[in-house]
Amino acid sequence: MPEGRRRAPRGQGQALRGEVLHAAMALLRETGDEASVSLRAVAERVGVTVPSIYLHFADKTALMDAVCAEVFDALHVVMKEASADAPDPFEGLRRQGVAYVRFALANPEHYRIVMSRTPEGLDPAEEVVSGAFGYLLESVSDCTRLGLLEGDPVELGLRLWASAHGIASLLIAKPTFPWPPVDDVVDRAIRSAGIGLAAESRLPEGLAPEEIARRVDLIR
Amino acid sequence: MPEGRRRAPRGQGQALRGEVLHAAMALLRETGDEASVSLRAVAERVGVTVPSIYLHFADKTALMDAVCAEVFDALHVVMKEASADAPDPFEGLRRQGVAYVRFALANPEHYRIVMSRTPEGLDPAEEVVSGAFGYLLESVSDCTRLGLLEGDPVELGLRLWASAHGIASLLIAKPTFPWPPVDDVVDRAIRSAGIGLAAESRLPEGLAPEEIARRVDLIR
DNA sequence: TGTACATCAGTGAACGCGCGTTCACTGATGTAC
DNA sequence: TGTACATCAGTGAACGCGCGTTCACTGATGTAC
Repeated sequence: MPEGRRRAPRGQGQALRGEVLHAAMALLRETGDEASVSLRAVAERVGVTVPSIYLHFADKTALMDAVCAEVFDALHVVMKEASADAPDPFEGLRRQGVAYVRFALANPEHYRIVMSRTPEGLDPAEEVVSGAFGYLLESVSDCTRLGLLEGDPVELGLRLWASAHGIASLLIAKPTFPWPPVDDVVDRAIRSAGIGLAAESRLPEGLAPEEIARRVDLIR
Repeated sequence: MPEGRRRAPRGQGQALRGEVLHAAMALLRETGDEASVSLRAVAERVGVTVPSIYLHFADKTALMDAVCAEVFDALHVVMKEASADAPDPFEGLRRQGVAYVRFALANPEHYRIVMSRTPEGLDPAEEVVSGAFGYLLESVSDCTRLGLLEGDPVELGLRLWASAHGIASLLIAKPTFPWPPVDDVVDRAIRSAGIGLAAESRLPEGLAPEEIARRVDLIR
């Protein structure tokens, strides 16, 4: 059935693994629908028969888990690159947030499945520390160390994550809504989330007006 | 096959419609998985054969659309009740946000399908004005009228919606994360979103320190 | 009052489909002698 | 240098399953005469 495809030479069987993985991701991107990613569709796209997939993935779940891992890695990289040159960690957080949302909008179905499945065997505490969220947490910790934010970094981080996730997933789910230009929406939403956290941290009750004014300038 | 069920008397065929609808919703609640809601499962739960469902719904999509409409209505009611006694519209918004997130957490799969499908035939502009989001918009407009918030109500409303959605859907999707107590998380996230918007509205550049202090007191 | 009939809520059996998974196999290629 | 053999990437056919949907039907009940 498969045509035009050369069988891999001896030690190179692993090459197919990558092709299968990327075919699954391409299908997600093109169809925008997890249901369209069947083993048959993946095999056809690679130019191989269905059982070949089982040479590299135990079952369909294993394949989708691998897709998720790939997506998480890509997200991590994007966030790192976005904030690498930030002048301070607060600005770094903002850039990470914007990068996060842009990534989600550019890869909506990848993002959706990553958020909707709980991959087996990855213990949640580990998930917190590792990858993209772990990276975000570092920046949050830097902010608390510098007094730019106040509170438990994990808590602050989860709230920032929720803000970015909220705007990303709403934009994806309701694209027909009367949104202003997407870049503006994203930028303002992330900025507003940061201001919310910072305002809470910096504007406790009973502050002298001059001190409030000083801190407000810091927020802006 | 179905047993113990009385056939409806002459004019009462419509009763089955409601039973089918609520069986579908109960299955969503109990299984927490849209895929478990097959026409067979629904029919079995009602105590009726599968083709009976077609007496009241054109096809499966029509049934799921009806489920979504039901969920939207329930959400609308919950938000209305939550904010009915609010002392001012800003506090009303906060209460609506908390009610929204609680509703989502109490009905996670219902919430998920409502957010993930775009029901046919409902034009987006109409969706904006009607139901739960329309109700939220009224409160936002009240806030802008009173000078509590500044900006386009639809834009402000969408951002508040994104905040509530973000925290709700992240709590649902990642329940194994090291969240603080849920009520606190929800309360703080909503409050922080409100503060973010209010701070942006109220703290433009170049304000006198005393005026800043006055407005900060308003936010808190 | 009795009976033929129309109505209509619901049935039962069957359909074709795409799915994940399995299993015995093929055949090219590198290796040992 | 030539040949038998082991390896292993990939094949082909088949499996059982649950799904949405269809269609001819049944049989209780209200109505017309």
